Amino acid sequence: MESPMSSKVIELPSLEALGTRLAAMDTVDPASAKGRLLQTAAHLFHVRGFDRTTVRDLASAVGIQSGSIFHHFKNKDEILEAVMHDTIVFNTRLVIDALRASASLQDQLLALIRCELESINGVTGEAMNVLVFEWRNLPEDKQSRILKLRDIYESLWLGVISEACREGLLRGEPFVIRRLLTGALSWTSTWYRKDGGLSVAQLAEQVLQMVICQPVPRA
Amino acid sequence: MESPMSSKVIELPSLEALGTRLAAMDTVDPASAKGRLLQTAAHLFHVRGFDRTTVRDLASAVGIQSGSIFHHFKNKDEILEAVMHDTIVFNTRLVIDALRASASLQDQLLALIRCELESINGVTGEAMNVLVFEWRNLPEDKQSRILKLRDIYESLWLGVISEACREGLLRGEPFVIRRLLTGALSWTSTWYRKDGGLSVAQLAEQVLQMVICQPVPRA
DNA sequence: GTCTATAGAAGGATAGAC
DNA sequence: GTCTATCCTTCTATAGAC
Repeated sequence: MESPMSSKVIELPSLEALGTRLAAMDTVDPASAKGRLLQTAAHLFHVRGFDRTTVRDLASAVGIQSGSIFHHFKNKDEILEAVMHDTIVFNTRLVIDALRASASLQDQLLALIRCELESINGVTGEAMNVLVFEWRNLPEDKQSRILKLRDIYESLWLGVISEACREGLLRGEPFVIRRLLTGALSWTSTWYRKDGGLSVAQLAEQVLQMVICQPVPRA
Repeated sequence: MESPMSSKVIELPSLEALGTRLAAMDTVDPASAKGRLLQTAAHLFHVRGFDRTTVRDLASAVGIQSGSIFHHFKNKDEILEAVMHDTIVFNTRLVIDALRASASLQDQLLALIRCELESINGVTGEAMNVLVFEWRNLPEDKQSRILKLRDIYESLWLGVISEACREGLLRGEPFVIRRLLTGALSWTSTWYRKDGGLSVAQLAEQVLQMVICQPVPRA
């Protein structure tokens, strides 16, 4: 039951260094023609799925002809890659900022949960869902590029969870806890609605309360 | 934060009546030509996705020609529907049996978690993953038929969770708890491996321990 | 940066023989 | 229950004009 990794101490990476690294990555300007194309693509890939969205669908949704798409992207796969890349960079930046602003370990944990819920159910929700649920449609060589970014994001989660386990705030194997949470949080896109009487912050609190051992009462 | 439904008492349906109802539903004989077709379809739909699996792929995987598929199914969608239908019926039967064999409320909760993990990671794993992750590829009229079966399955979960909330074993809104668990458990198919040193029963215990309030020590 | 026109490939489904 | 042959549609991607 005990993973061989559980004895190794996992450290939270330097937030300053990561912040600098993420700031240096470039993403498509959302106001440009290419940027509007990406937002529309994220929307269509989310509601219909990547396979069932044709370049004709995408073109007509932004008001151009299908051939014009290929001025911006070499092929359809590249559109998917760009959606995923820009989304993960954007949300990793948010997480780094939120962790920097958190005073305690429990606050960091809550910040991670809240950020992930926000990324999945907020303005980047459609793109995040594409990242999670259309993963297998990305060709392998393009997967590896995105995986490097995902590793950075995951290292933040694992750093905080591991420390929380050492402090007795969480119980169990950090990798297992993270994966259970990944599933629970990403699945919220299928049922959670912001106008349903439960705010993202409240939902985040409920998730935190469900998993921590000795909940510290909050103001 | 409080849902208007939380005041209504949700009861666990009669297991005897449901058992009889489920026994009456007919499913395809796995040993028949059609049954082998369904198993192969579940496999291919799982690894490649429904859209990227062609009827030619499926035909050659079972060793027949593509035209022969349409002797068994009117169209490709019907294959997907049959995979989903038979899987949910099969697993609902297992859950009913497991609940009947559980002595305490905590045992029932553990049984539900273990059954769902088993259905997702055991012999019906590929078909269950198709049910969860290829849902949107099922045409709407066919969705409603499967949804009726899913409602039965979900009523078992909600009955037990609601009672557990009343007893103080779980904390929070039953619908929210169920949905968080749905995500956490279905996501295990992306990372859990039976040969990784953690059995399904152990994983189920870890999930239970993570969510219950006053864990009762177990033999 | 967008248009028109179209090449070229692949997929779902049918018909009738065996 | 499976085969062969094939129709028809849909889709990605290219080429070259504006």
